[in-house]
Amino acid sequence: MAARRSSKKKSAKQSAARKQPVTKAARRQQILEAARDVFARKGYHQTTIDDIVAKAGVARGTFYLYFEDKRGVFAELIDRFSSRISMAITKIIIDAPQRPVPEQVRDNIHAILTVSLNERAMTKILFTDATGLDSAFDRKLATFYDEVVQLLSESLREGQAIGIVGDGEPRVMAYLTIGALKELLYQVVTLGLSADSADALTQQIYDFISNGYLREPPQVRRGSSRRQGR
Amino acid sequence: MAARRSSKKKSAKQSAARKQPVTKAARRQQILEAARDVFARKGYHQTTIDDIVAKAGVARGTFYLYFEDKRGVFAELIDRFSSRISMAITKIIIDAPQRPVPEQVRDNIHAILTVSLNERAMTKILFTDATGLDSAFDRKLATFYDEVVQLLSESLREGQAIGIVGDGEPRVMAYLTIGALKELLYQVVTLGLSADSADALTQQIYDFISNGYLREPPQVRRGSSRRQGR
DNA sequence: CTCGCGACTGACACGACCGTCAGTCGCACG
DNA sequence: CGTGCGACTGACGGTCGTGTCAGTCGCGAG
Repeated sequence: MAARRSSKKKSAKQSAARKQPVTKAARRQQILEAARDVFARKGYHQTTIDDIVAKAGVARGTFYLYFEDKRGVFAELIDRFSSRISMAITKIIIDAPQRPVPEQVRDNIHAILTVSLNERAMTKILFTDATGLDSAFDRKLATFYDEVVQLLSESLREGQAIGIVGDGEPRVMAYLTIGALKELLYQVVTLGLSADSADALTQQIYDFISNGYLREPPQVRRGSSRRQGR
Repeated sequence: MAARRSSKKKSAKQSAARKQPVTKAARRQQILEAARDVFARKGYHQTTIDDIVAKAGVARGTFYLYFEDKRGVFAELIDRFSSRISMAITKIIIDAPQRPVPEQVRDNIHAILTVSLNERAMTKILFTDATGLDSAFDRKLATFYDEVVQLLSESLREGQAIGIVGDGEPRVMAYLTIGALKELLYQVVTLGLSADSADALTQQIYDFISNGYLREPPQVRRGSSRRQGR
């Protein structure tokens, strides 16, 4: 299927574009996309090289022309995706010139949500299969993850210093926040919500980290535990 | 599977303790524990039956006397653990006779944390390997997970009705909450925090879902966005 | 003592998947 | 033309883990 047969137009001299049927980059991309789709459907471990090449419509040997092995494609997929996520995040500037912090926070949430919704397959793969493959790979992933945690922790610490972030261990808060976000992303992608629910979800996530949701019961006097606001 | 071979009560005399070396139940337990430890160390997919039997100190064939296959042990481990978690959760009673809701919430958080800290290996396994094995297994796990989500969603909805839970889609709030908790459990177990940090962590999680952490900047007039409390 | 039985063993046959490599194909260049 | 080259192919040998099953062992009953 999808056999890229036949000759295309060959540009006389251009060596770069001489091979028309598909350039190396295009073939690579083709395999990458096939792999992504199969991974998303069957999961990493259920997937064999044969599955991938069948989906891509190339021969087994061709796969090995472009990638080391199954781990190789997988790693590249995760790399690309995680860098798209990284790209979507912008560091919070405390002394806001024009942009109030809440808006920056909301923008970040919205951006991440958007990337995930545009790359549902990858989002699912990242949360379902990316962990527990190989200790080397795990470590690499943990590094990326730690960077995000680190970044958020720093921001929280700074926020605490100027009083716009409540008390608590920043690192713990970072875990809680990221965990909440991860879970929501996964569910949204899995349940197949439409991409335009991003705005409403952004608001809801923002409200959550902003105010939580548990309220003191109205009739009970609120003196019992003195922890509150600040 | 689950060969409920005769034996059982039938013994005229004292058959139960006749086989001294190990009873059937004990051997089963022995294999389960070996499997748990190996899974936690190498991950489910890296683990072979040989690894498990080596750790348990029995022969390959013996394993198959007690379990269907690797999936079988794994499923049983997850079953036991998830039911311990379920057991730890108690439904929130709104019209508190004596126990205020916040206390019930805290108790639940604390109980779950305690189970996880007492079963680090299982906690790690659950979050690292339990997903993406097999579509049948995935569905079973999703069912358990959905029950928890369902329970929490209901409680949140009830809470909203009497004004102790803020606005928002209960299901989304449930995902955010559970995600936050999951992530923290995983990190706590992985990083190897001591079990006596449970109290402090409980408080921090409670504060998070209770108040969030983002505060309006002090100097800025708080009227800019009218969403607030409610 | 010997028989029977249940628990246990581990060598073996099997199948799945992997990575390779000798060979095909089409094209541009001399 | 024919030659060289780069892209591609797919059959093949090799590895690894699985599940089985014929056989051993210990012990209590007859």
